Amino acid sequence: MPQDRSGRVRPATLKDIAAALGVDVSTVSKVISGHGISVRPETRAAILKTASQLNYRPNALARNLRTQQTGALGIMLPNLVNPVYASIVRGAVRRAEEKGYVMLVADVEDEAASTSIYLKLVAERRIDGLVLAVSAAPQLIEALTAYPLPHVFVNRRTQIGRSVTVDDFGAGLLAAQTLVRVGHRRLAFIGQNDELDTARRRRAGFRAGCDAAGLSGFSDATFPYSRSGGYEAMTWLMAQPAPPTAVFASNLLVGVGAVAAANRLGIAVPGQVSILTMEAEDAMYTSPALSSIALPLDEMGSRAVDEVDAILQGREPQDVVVERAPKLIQRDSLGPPAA
Amino acid sequence: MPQDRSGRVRPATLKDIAAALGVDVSTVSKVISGHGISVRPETRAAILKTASQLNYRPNALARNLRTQQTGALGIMLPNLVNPVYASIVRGAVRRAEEKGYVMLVADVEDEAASTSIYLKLVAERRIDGLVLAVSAAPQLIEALTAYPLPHVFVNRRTQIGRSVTVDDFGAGLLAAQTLVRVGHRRLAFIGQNDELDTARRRRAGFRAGCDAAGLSGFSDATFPYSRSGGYEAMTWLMAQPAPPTAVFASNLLVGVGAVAAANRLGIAVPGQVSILTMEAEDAMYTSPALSSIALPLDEMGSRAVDEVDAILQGREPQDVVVERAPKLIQRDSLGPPAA
DNA sequence: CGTCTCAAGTCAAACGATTGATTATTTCGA
DNA sequence: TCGAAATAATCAATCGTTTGACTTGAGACG
Repeated sequence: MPQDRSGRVRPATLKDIAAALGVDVSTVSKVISGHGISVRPETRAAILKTASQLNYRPNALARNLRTQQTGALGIMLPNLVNPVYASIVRGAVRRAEEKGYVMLVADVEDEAASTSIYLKLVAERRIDGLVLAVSAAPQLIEALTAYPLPHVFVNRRTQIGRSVTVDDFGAGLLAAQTLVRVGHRRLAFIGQNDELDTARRRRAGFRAGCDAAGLSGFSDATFPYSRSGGYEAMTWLMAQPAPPTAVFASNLLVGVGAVAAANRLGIAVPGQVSILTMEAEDAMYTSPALSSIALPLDEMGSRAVDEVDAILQGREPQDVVVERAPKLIQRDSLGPPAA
Repeated sequence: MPQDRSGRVRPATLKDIAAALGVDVSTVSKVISGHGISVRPETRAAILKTASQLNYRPNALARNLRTQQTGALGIMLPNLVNPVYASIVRGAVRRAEEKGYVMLVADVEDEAASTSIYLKLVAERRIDGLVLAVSAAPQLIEALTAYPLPHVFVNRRTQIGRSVTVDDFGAGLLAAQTLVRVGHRRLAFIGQNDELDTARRRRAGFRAGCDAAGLSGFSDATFPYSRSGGYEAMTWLMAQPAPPTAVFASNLLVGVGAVAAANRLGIAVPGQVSILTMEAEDAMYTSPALSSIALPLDEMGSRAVDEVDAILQGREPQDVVVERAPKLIQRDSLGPPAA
């Protein structure tokens, strides 16, 4: 094993292999990278053998400098502790690994931070491409334009032409269909306002489902995607003259707040009102455990990496909607309406 | 702004600055890095001005190759979706950012993967140091010894001399003290077996608290750290001849399972039995919301980065226990024993 | 006035891999 | 058997920064 001046072991370099065999480093390089020239089989074999004996791995630093690529991708997101983002990141990290990239994660405080971190990553040439799970702030868009880098947005369809999303419309549709199938006719939707594109699409899907079932409409409770938003929404809904018999809370936190409100109000779930929410692996922790619609979040992350990789290979960016359909996860909060 | 052959803007290099001023690149380098030589104030000023005009940022690739450092740290963990790890990673990522490092995240499938990913990162010289939030498998230890890299283990004290942990003993102690303070005398502990060092320390703390309060003992339910483990543990405990009036579930999942079991068995919480668990931001989602002991997980992550950084500065590795004490978060599952 | 020192730079060799251009050797057809 | 073409390899520049060694000129000192 090669050693440095002080006698410590040092990873092997092309030079070590070349020296061991008396050939030129460029020959070794060409054999190992597979590019370039023709080489006698026995020379090739000898090089590969020595390389594996010396446990050779290309020095990414040197290769990166020469090729002007890093073999690294980045992902930027607002909050790792939010299970939605954790799932996306996990999918992305795993896929990046499979493709031989390393993944650099930036958990950014706010929009200003997202721009400055972006600029730093680009200026220092740290990454070849980027997955953005943050909102498309004007500043950031400007930076992306001024200092372009292959990128896609994930879970946001505001940027045209380069976003990876899941079928939010389908999730809303499935929610309505599910509630109707179980026998409900007086439905409610809880979700944030339409400025949030995921909320907009879920609401549209829900509406389509209601229309298709011949319902005249549904109670639309527009509240922020937070636990307290859900709590207030549920309280408001159940105080209506003709309260719904089933509620679709189009976000996990909202669903959790809604159950809490029902429990507090002494309203039986699902006896008196059914609640359906979105999945995030934690929905099972409420009492009663929440039935929910699962979105393929990890796949959204891995598809985002696929897209960035494709762009790096020269393909044009495109909008992608992950094929895997939203899926109903039946737990305890959903049942038929009271007779 | 500098352009490349095809006319696209290209980030400025030292050469661009040097050319603009008619000085040598080495002078520019020395001014910008602050190392080395003496420079006339006006030369220095001119260089800095031009650098900022051209929006110069050192090319990390080139710098890394020359200095044999990457300015990158890594963190390896088993599962990002687990909120405990998400918190640790978040703390680590944020602190790394503050210190000017970029952070590379590897979410590894299993122990074999952890070793091979480690070897890859080291061989390719991708990172300067590493935070390990995975178990210290013998294979991995071997790799760490054969190809050393500054590193610390986090949340695991199996490796002597280089681990960052929180005060698990204190958490157990606080749990016992809290339950006793509220008036309980028949206590129970649910936790995984002592092979898991965090479980061992929490149990020891709990025992110390019971001893200090003059209790003759407590029911020790050894079950795996999972929702079903908690469910079974609670079921078993409440079937005892003299069931406890208060239970410390020393892990969030176990706590969630325990509440679910109590609800299923028709046992009132906290009326008939109090439940205290560990915090992970999700404890509030159960019904009743779980009172819990919060550990400074994000700080554990950021301290880990501090430690790796210190080792890189030449300081010897050391064991660190994060100073911030475990904290009681009072919600609804804890109350006085029934009269 | 000669030499020594210091300030203010420049020079040039790295770091390790890649790659187009070039050279040396072999093969082969006519 | 000669020259062309194919094969097998080497040469040398390059990526952008860092850094120890070296140069130049001016001022200080005895």
